Amino acid sequence: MPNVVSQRKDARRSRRAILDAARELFAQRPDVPMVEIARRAGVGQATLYRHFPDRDLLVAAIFGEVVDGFEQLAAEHVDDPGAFAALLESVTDVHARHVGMVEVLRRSENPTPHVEALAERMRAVFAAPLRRAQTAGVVRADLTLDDVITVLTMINGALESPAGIASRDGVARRALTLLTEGLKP
Amino acid sequence: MPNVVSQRKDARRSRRAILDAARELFAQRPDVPMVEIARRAGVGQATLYRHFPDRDLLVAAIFGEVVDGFEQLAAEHVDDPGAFAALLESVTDVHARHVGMVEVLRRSENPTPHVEALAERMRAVFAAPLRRAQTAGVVRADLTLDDVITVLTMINGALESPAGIASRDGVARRALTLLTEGLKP
Amino acid sequence: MPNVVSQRKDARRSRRAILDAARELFAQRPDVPMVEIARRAGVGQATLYRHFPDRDLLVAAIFGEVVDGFEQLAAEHVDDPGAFAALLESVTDVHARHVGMVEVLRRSENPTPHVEALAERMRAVFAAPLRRAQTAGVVRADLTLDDVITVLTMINGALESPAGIASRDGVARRALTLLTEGLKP
Amino acid sequence: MPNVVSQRKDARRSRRAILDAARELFAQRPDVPMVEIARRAGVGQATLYRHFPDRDLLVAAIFGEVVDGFEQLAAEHVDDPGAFAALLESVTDVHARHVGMVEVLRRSENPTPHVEALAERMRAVFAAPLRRAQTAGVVRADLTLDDVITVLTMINGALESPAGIASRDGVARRALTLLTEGLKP
DNA sequence: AATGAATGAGTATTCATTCAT
DNA sequence: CATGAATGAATACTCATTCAT
Repeated sequence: MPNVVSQRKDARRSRRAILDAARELFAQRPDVPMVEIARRAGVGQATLYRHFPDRDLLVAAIFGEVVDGFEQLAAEHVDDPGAFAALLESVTDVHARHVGMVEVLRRSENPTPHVEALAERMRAVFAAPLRRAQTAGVVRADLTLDDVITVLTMINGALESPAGIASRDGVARRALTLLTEGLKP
Repeated sequence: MPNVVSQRKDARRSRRAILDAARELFAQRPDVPMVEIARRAGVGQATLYRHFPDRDLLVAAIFGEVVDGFEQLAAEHVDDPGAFAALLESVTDVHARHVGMVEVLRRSENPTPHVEALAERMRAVFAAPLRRAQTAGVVRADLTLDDVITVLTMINGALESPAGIASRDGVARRALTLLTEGLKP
Repeated sequence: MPNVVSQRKDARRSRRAILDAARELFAQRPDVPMVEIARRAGVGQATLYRHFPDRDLLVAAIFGEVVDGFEQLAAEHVDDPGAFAALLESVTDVHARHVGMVEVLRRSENPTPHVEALAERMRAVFAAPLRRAQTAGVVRADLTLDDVITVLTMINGALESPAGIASRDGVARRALTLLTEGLKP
Repeated sequence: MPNVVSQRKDARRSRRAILDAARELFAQRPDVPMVEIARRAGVGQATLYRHFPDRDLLVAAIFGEVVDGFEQLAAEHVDDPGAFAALLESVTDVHARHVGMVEVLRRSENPTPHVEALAERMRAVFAAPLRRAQTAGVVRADLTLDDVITVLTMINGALESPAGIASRDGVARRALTLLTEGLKP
């Protein structure tokens, strides 16, 4: 089981190829066979299993990278009252681009540990921006971090709506608008 | 394949038992094997398949019954400006009680035809109440029927959030509140 | 999971075919793939798994039948002072005919429960004959039932000796002779 | 492939570490993966394969060392009428300490060539002691060298009996006692 | 000469669906 | 007309062995 930072070039290349292949395939179908991921990544099955001993670990790694991105974005907007809104938009865009990825999490054998860890990281990402936005008075004062997680799942839910009604991206934007402004006039 | 209105009493009883068994099992695990549904319903596999020639039709039938309920509720509130809100609350409650049922839809082999038909019926359910609520000025004027479907998926998404953060029911209520009032102060 | 006494003719036929096929194949190679057993039995893989939900249960069933035979033999020789020797010879013959079958037991994932249950049944088979033989003075007085089990494993060990040195049957007979002459008081 | 007598110190150390690691692991589980042996020995897989190009050769080497020990013991007891009994006891003890090692032999892909070579060496080991013991009248006159091999496999068989009935060591001793008293003329 | 990453063939097991009883 | 037995295709995962570094 190679470390996250593997010494050898070829191992790093394999790891990257696997993560990319998996992300692309998961976006289309949450239950892609492992062998197909390996094929797409151009590696053997055993190589895939060497890097990610079971399916859940692969899924966790992919989502870990996504959360990495949000953490970076949050770090770049420290003390910006608009950071909260920016993060929300970013999450919406990322979800829209990787429709159904969250479904992958749900299908993992024993999802809760990974999911909770990721939710925890997301809470950490939103904590300061939320406080800042509330201080600036641009977000309702009673919004909790748990609410934020709920909001994220709602946006994701919107994206899992039946296809064809409208473009994914439009739906996502509209969902965010409705959420932000509310259903009342 | 017996009709929805079957002549024989035992056939009707089988159909009912199957639907109930499936609903209960689906609520716990979206991918229950057909044979387990049959066992729980107390019928043989072939009987199950006689009533519902494939898995998707069984799923569709279950959701059909749910939509039946909403149609009935809508019929009872004709011309009531509060019908829209009442429906929304009812949907939220039903989803909260059958967490994960929508997941079942997503997993069906070829979901879109059924899903679209159901979405169409739901649009029909909400059409008049939405218009009435907008006339009364209790719902934003630019809300479309497609938006309503999106709203429903958002509420459902909220319910598929990781367990343990709060009770399902609380989450659902909170999600509806946030949606109705908006994130802004 | 059909009962040992299945109602349906075809199920009984399948069960028998599977047991026979497995016994023959195990005798040659202890790690025959399940699919090969199914092929030889002329049934599908799932049928095999319906009858014997995992490999160990299949193995246990085969050995159960073997022990059935010994129980029957013991029942036929009640009160015969020669029953003990007869049983020993029978065991030797059966082992010689199914060389390597015991190896199959050892390879099962979690062998001890089954093995101990079978050993217990074998102890029960030998209990009365041993006492009777000791009373008649044809077997050393200090031989315990545990010793008998040990003796059986020794005979089996002799049969697992490298092939080619002598005919299986000769080896088995010789092993029993060496042992028997030592068993006399 | 380095010779048994390798020039380089580290190569000899690797070879020794591999043999020791393999012996210990085989004693617990006959089908240990090669990579685990390498890990335990503290060498890379390729190093293991450099020393022992395939699994069978590794197994053969381990047993070769065991037989080395017996040859040495035999050499130390030349012309001793008790050498035969001493060897038998030694074999019993060694087997008891390395329970299941013989199983490893049986599992090798193509066991017979190696096994026969080892059996041949064991026959050589026992040849003189057996003759000497027969001359001294402490062993039955009709016992052949093939019988001795059979006896060894019987003792080993006794040790592969289900655990828990009695301590391994006790079983081994008891088995030898039962056998020995039958071996006297 | 040593390392450990990559390979791909092999196996147990599950499930939707069909068919004999 | 109900039953439940049979089917076979599909998938996750392991391991001995080879090869790039």
